[in-house]
Amino acid sequence: MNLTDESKNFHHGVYTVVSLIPYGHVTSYGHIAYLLNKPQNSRQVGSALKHLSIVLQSLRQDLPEEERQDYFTVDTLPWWRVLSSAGKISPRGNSNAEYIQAIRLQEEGVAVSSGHKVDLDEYGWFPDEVDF
DNA sequence: CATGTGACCGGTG
DNA sequence: ACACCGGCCACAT
Repeated sequence: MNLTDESKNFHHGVYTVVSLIPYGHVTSYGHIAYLLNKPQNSRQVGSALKHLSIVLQSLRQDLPEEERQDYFTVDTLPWWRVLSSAGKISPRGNSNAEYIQAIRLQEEGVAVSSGHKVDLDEYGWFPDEVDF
């Protein structure tokens, strides 16, 4: 995990935006990229979530010791509220994470169809901008 | 060092 | 509705 400063910045931005998605709502990889002023980098948003656990550890190490406790963890960051632009849970080969994601969403009142799809008109969160 | 792959997306045909 | 493409970049091989 050798990330440039710019890349660390981007990853941190992704996690910050994810932390802002309200309970019971969802957004898309592409919209997160848009909010970070990098609309072409939706794929990197997916990558940032795929490697969530390891990158969070890396970023945590860069923090002053007294701030480490307050940083995001894989348990507190609502990664399950991020879907594709079509409102579907992205398939992960191997992993059962996509089923966990469906369960987490349903637990907070988000209806997930048998096709692992969510109605974005009902549950979507797509602000034009956010403040950090 | 080079190439392929992928939690993606919007545009084009 | 579907398939392909280019843009982007971390990782694996």
